[in-house]
Amino acid sequence: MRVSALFGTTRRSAPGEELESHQLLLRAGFVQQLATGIFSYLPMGWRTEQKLRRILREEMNALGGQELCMPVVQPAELWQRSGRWDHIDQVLLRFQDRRGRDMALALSHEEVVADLTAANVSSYRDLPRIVYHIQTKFRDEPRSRGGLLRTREFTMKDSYSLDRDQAGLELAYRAHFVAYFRIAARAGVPVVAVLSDVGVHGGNLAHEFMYLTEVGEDTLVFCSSCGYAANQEVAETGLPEPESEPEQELEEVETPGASSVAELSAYLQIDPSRVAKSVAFMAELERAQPARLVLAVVPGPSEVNLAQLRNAIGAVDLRTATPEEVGRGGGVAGYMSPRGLSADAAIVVADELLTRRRNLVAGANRTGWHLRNFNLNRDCRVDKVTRLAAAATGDPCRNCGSPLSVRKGIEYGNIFQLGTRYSVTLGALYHDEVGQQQPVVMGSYGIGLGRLLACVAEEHHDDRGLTLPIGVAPFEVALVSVGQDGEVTELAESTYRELTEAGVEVLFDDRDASPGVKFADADLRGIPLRVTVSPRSLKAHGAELKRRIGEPRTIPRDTVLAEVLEELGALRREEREWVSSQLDPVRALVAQTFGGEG
RNA sequence: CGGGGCGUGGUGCAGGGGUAGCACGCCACUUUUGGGAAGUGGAGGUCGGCGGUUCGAAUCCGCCCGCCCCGACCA
Repeated sequence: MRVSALFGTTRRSAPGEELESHQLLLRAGFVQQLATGIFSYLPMGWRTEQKLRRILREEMNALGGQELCMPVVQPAELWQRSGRWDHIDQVLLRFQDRRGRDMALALSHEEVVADLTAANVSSYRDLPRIVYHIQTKFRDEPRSRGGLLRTREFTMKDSYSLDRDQAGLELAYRAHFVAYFRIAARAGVPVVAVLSDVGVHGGNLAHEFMYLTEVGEDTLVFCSSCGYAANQEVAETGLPEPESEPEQELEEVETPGASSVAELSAYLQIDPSRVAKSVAFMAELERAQPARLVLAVVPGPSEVNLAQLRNAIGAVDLRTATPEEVGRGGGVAGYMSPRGLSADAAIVVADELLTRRRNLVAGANRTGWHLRNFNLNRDCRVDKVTRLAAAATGDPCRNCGSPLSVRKGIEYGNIFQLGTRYSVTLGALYHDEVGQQQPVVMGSYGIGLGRLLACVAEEHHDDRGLTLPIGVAPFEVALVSVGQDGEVTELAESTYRELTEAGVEVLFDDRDASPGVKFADADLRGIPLRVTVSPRSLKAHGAELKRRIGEPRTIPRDTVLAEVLEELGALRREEREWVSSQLDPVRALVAQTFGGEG
């Protein structure tokens, strides 16, 4: 490809408020935004995307996946049968066709897979199978952000395993678990696996694969001692032994102006962890039903784990309550507690940790007053006890008690043991050996391509631009000619021909532009190897070879092809070594996670 | 959905009641050619939309639309 013929320009600047790695993708002409959360891929970005797709196909085929393609536009009926038409609120984009028929844009493809399975699988002899496609999804996110990190339209590699039973599902799940490490590593992105929320799918097990970075929007909890790793949404911490001190008499104490945990603990000169903090939410327990007041009671310093709270009460929708709503339920914002609240007024969910503590401080539901010697089991009504406090740095690990650490990450992929939910509702059944009809056991596994590209850019850039791995860079070699000297042009042209004929992917900057411009563009685009032909290099009887990250050296003109091929080989070799270094620990991890041989 | 910010040539931005500006990019010519060259000349904008105030609106007011950031949310 000649730069003089390329569609898509580089830019000197991008909007300043965007994420830095995303600014580079914009400036390098990889992607361009059309609307909120909706992007075009320009030829540069599309080439990289194609390379990511190739990696995905190779790895999915390697575990026995069969590629197919399912539609993005789908009839509502399918979604009504699975129940998701009603259970998913605004994220599912709905519209009508010309006949007024309800339609939806696919936000994933479980329904269609189950529908296809119903029609194409009838016997245990037809199982197991793994199918996948790389296809557009649309999720009308309330808020896109971070460039490609969270978009509304995106491409996903989603695969689906079809098995006779749970044991088969576990094999497919394990295969994907390994493949997802391989795929990320081949794309040049280091990832970790964390336990994740199974959500309303109600499956048995789910993992997310995370690229650790401060700009990530997921919060993750790790134990460096035993290896426990979980999304904060599902992270559990160790519980202390119940306190044994006798329960003392409940008393009201005046605490003027102390409406926050910090103020309260300072005023009473107690540790914040001695406070039973009540946080008020409004929860819709069923779609389109009036929201109910929910009190989440957690230790003073803790945040409420919203996913746990949602799961605990089966909420369809959950939001923080306004002071008025708290008041209507009989509470007093800032001085709130479950004390004295009727079952009609509020649903009370308490952190299990607090049931093991004695003589805490809680709100008195009276402005300016709190309660001392508050004992959760004795002094109020509790509807549900669960682990509600979000795991925080230093909390004890549930497995080994060591202090946990908390980090941020980007979810690049997830894997899900679905079970039989979709096969039952959509009739994906098979006959077993004795002629009994059984529901197919399903798993689903997703990787977002745009997000993967964002992770690649985030991991591989410097102050001059992208520094892409050779496995995903849009071109392998940037060929730069300096000046318009006849001999320079001649050597550059012949080098371009020679490399291209040898199958090397070359981006030849043949423009009549100054060297600085050409170097800057090659750097910005992140092309891993650069060949420069210039009057200066000709004086040394050849061309200059330089890695994107590395020092230049001169090579004789009649060895350019050989030198380039060797350097490309070296780059590939180094990347393979890096990939295997990433995969080394995975075998042990698999054994630890699933048991048996890795 | 709440809070904040922004919308002005292709890109990034300034201007903030008197008729549109800078840098980069683009076109032409000349001189240049190892880290975003220089000169000369040029093209390019109904200032997001609609309505209002005013002698006069990019500028003030109202409504709407779009985009970004924080939060809620994120099957």
